[in-house]
Amino acid sequence: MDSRRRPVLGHRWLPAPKRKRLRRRGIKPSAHGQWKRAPARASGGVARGERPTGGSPAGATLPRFVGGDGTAGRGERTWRSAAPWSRGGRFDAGMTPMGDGGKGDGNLGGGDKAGGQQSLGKGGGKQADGQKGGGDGGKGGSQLGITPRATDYAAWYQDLVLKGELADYSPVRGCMVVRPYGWSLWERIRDIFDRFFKETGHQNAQFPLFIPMSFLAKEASHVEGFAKECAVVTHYRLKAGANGIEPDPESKLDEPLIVRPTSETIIGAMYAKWVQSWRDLPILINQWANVVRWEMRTRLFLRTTEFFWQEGHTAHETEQEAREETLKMIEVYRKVAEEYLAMPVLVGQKSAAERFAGAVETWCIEALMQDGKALQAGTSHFLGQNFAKAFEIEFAGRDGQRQNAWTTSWGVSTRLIGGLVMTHSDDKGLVMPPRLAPIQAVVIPIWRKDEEKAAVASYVDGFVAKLKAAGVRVHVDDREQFKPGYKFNDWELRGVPLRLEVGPRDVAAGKCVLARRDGGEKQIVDVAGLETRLPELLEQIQAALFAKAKAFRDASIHRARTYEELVKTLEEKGGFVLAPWDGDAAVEAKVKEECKATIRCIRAEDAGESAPAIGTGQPTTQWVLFAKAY
RNA sequence: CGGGGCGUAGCUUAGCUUGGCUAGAGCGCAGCGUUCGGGACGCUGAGGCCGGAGGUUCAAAUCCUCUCGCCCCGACCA
Repeated sequence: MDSRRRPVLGHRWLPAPKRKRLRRRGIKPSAHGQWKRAPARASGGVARGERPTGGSPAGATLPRFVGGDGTAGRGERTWRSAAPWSRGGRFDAGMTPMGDGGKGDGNLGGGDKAGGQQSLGKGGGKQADGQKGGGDGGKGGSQLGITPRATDYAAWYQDLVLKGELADYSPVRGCMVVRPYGWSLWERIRDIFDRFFKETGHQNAQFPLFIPMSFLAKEASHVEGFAKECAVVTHYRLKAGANGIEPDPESKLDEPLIVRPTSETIIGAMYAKWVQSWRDLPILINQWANVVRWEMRTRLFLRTTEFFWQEGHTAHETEQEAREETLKMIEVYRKVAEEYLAMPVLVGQKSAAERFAGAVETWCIEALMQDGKALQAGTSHFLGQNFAKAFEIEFAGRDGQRQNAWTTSWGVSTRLIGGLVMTHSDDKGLVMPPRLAPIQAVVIPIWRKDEEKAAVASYVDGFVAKLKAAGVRVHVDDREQFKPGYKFNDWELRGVPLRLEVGPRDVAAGKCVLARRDGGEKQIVDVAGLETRLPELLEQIQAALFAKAKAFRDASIHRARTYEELVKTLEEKGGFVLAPWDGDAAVEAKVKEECKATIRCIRAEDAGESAPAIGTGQPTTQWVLFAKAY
């Protein structure tokens, strides 16, 4: 096929590995470019690769058919349960090149940033590689292939998500694949919220993925907000065309559909149909769904083109009721964020500029990441009658008058997972708060001999059953291809809160080694009573994580009295900066332009002391929180 | 969309400036053996024709043109 381009060197048709293999067996290309066996040299000279050792003798003749039965021998798994998440490729590279490369010149992250998706590993190694073959034997310290936070926070985050197997990039630009471990985390978050939603009277339902394009236009500011990032469906059929397959022009839709970026419009249209009387209200519906917003720049979990979320949509008879709903749900968000994700948040309102497109008021929970940037972790909108008017959600009131309903909407997304990662994790990997951790405790059995293995196994079985009965999510890592040390690091990377190391010595003593992921301290404890001890310890860890994050957050709230001070503080210290602001949008815009910081949240409790507002100098009692944000 | 950078094995990459020996390596993967309390080791093996298409040339991973994709920086956002 290729031959026209390589008419001469016939042997080059073979793939390189194949050539290499043949070469090893002493077969070389002849002058005519054909492969043939080299004449055995001297006396029965054994060509390389034909070594008559164990395994397969005649290497050249029956190459790689061995092992056909190789699987049989290892079928005998005894107390086995597959890891709850099949992990495909182990985490790979990264750990390698850094190991020796970094040593050569003691550099650290001197590497170019360019790598992006695989930025790590590029770091050291490279330039000094003249000595390739040599290597330096030594294991490059404790490099786990995770970029340290101090070196490059964004790369660190990416390493954790990828190597912790929470998510992976997909072939679709900007869209991620949430892997089983990441999804199990989301399922836990989802279930917790879902329970609270139901407790507050909401029901789940499901609305279409597609929305008629015209719907979007019905609410003026809503279009403005979303028009720029909508995926549009224009055809419903493909056909073979000049350049392969293409949309069939005959199948063009009369009215294009958009893929929902959010569902206010289509839900509004349905509510209009369902609401006739005040007796039909309130309508309290939530949907768990995926939405699409065509983002320019994406980051795993934090901003992807498609993301997974929950959107609650309610319609009420009165303004007050709708306002109460808005606040009730932001409180649910606060509660779950703080009590389950152990992620402290500030609760407040958005400025007009930051408000949801179409909302009258937007309330938010705002978290702070370890790098000093804020993260909007959830929003609840009081939509007034904007959508009710646009979609004619009308009803006959108690007084017989026809009127518009008052609506709200509120949502949290898989972005919370990004927040979770950036709130607690460290240079060794993820750190999961126990209430959320898919696995709360992992057991690492240790043995040398088969008798030990059996003894350890039954010992472990004994207490693991009790732990499970006590409601602890425990997993036994009995993989035989990895040594204990490897497993320690592996589970630390995954953020499992507790690790139990159990070896022959422990079996004899009725003990085990208990290690905490946060802090990392180890202690030897009695196995008896673990089922009461672990749940307590898990709660302590939960509390400790929250306390630590909160202390950091609180220490990261600064004050500024003037515009200059605000800018300086944002640049030098990061975090939240509280400053007097009188509502002037121009000043807000100026801050945004100058230092990429926005008003994250306006809290009633920050109001107080009267001061000249930044920018305008007008006296104001309103103090607002600025920050750079994700 | 504007500005930069990068595409060589599953991953990280060497080679490209100055075309030519068989495209090297580390990790990972498979088999066997020894190991197993903080990422073990040995041996053997599998796996690339260099993002794609043209062109120049006796000869292209390497030079030229086009193209596709990805990453970074900016404008937008949960």
